[in-house]
Amino acid sequence: MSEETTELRKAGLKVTHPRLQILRLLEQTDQKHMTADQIYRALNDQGEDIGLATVYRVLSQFESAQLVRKHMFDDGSGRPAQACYELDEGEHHDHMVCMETGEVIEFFDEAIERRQEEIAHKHGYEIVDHSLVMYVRPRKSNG
Amino acid sequence: MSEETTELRKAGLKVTHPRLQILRLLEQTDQKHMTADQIYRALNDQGEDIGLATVYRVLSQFESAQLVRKHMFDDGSGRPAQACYELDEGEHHDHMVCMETGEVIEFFDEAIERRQEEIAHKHGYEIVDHSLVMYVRPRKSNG
DNA sequence: TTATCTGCAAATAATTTGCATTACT
DNA sequence: AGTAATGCAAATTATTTGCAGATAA
Repeated sequence: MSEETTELRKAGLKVTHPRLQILRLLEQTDQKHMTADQIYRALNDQGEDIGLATVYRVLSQFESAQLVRKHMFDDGSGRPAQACYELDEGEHHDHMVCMETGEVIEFFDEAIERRQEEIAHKHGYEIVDHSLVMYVRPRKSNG
Repeated sequence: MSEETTELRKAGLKVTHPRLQILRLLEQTDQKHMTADQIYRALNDQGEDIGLATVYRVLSQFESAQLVRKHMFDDGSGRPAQACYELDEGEHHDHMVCMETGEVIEFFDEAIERRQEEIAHKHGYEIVDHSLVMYVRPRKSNG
């Protein structure tokens, strides 16, 4: 029995073919962040016959089960916003999106995290979740 | 000639009734952040006959003209994401969204801003734009 | 005047849902 | 076997667009 099978069981999800394929794809792809449509195409390209609706349904179940994390990168460039998904590996991190290549870089900064807590606290709140996205471009070597 | 008229002229936009109304509403409302639909309703409720398509068109022109800023608060609660708009007063700030009341609190933190620059720099990038949203809930007094 | 703007209705795009069928356990 | 999951197509939602008529400069 595969490792993914166990993961699905632990999440309380019945082990079906589409769920296994989607989970495996997300684990194996070099592109950590994928949209529902990219996942749909990737699977169909490798011969799987899985519907787009199923991809959306499974991703949202995975999200509830904390197997996956959903992001809305609004690249500011006016394009229609599309959700993208990545495996939830437990440790939180923030994102940098390169506006030229579309590349997504992950980072984590203790100082920023702590500061956020302090700010929420000061205003009488506690943080439930947060999202920090920096839209960046490669830096000119001379500058 | 009203102040808003001047603002529109400066932005290179023809001064039309819908544009004036939308700009004034955003300046006068106590609710700094409004969705296109909220703006549409608010104006129609006060007797203006302005189409929703026009509201969208004007908002996107305002955004290009830097009169307005657009946000996608994905409150994590699974509701469909809707853009919301606020007047662009020049100085940048980040947001806290209360998950219980929907209230939007603005804040600015020099330390976080600086840290972001450093991180982007360290990775070989420069920041074009960024978005930090904290989803929060009122803090229990005892805790 | 005359190009630009507006309102309406129809078009898109991303995502969701209804339902008959299929697949886990 | 029996319930839950899937695929397809139709429905929704937010937003955009085409076009004929209205309007600002």
